[in-house]
Amino acid sequence: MAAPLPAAPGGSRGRRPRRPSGDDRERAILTTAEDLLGRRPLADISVDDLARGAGISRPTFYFYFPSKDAVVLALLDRVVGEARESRSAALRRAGDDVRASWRGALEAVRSTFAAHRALTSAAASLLATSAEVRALWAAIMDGFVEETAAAIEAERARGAAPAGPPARDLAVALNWMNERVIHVTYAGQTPALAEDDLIDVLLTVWLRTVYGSDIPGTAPA
Amino acid sequence: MAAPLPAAPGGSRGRRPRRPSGDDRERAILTTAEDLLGRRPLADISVDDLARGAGISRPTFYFYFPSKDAVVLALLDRVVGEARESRSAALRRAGDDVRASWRGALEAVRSTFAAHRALTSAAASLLATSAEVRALWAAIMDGFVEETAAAIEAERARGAAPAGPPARDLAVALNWMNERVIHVTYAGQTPALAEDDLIDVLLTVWLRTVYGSDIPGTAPA
DNA sequence: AGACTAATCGACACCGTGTCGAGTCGCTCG
DNA sequence: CGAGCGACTCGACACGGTGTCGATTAGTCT
Repeated sequence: MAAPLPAAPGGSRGRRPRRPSGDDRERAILTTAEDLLGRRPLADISVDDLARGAGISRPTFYFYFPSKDAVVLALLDRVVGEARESRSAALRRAGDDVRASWRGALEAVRSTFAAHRALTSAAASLLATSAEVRALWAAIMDGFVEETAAAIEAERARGAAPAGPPARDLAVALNWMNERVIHVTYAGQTPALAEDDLIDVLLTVWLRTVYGSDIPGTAPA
Repeated sequence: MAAPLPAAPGGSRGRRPRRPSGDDRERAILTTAEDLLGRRPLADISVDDLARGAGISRPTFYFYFPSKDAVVLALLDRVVGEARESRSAALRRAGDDVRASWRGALEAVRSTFAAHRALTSAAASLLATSAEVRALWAAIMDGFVEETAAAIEAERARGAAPAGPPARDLAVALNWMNERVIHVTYAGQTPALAEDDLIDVLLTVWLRTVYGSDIPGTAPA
């Protein structure tokens, strides 16, 4: 995971504070951020809050992170890796039960998001303002799309799925659908799905899109 | 110096009041906002920019709008109405060609978004911070979902569409998919679809979801 | 011990927001 | 006509947040 993590001055990441727990500070900032995000939206958290929470002064905060956003980015980086890995694993753990394999991929992403609702909301709000967050998000979505497209193509190749639009295009649509539906559902917005129905509904759309025909019955006279 | 945007609204009609009327000012603020949003993101536009663009001072701005967000909300309100209406019309203009009817609904939303990319991006960034914008957005999505669910149920009732998850649940997923895919595509983010393929891909997913079966072929031994 | 470096923070400059109070303008009514 | 009113305007200010600079301390390394 080589994302633009916060490095203080020089390029390489070598800072190893010996005595007074300098690296602890970084961790303290991170956990403070996670904690505060659970209580109020990112916009209502100032650098000062983060600093005080970590037991340091505001200027000192800037020794560790270039900005508030960078903290969220660092947090996000971890979670994104988690999601990616757990999803790939689920997809690889396919076996012969195709349906279970798709379900596993959906479930992997869902559970990761669910475990980090607060962070996810913060990320969503940065999506609009931070190019770095946008890049990170694009990267993970790209990975999902790539993987999904490959799976669709494999299914088409073995004759299980019908032809249609480019696999990648379907994958783009399906993965963004997931992103949004999962997000609104866990962020408590509307219109959303019930948390318990989430996976079933998404899975239905995925399966019908990948395997289903798109020829509607003609209208009755 | 500050050059007020639309100084003389036209008329060969004589004798406007020396001072431009309040309505003119309000309109000037709105058009300034629209104009500036075409050049830079909302976050880079200050109340002062809006005020100067409209030829008034910053405090005067607050006479017309309570905040920068309220301006975007006002703009958004118009566009949302437009989208809603044009989509309902398309859906009502159905006729017996079911496929064309679905396509029309998709196209209606697409073209409205496309005609107001800048505003849409601004709205997206406020989604995180403004409860009013969130409410407005939720309202329009709710309307879409309601309409979509009714259409799906009608198709099921006449035997054209198979049973499955509640129509409303499918409608939620499909409409959020549209929202997101259209947004990333027109905002130039990734992964996105080509603008020309947008409708075809979305339509495929919609049709397969509404009319298709979700039973994948079993894997070969 | 002297030198060097990571870490720390007080103080400051800056920017954007929102409000207050003191006006101005043009209209209407007695 | 001129007094009064309500719509409108803006200079000045208070506030809260950001990011930076320079001085200072505390440990580490010859």
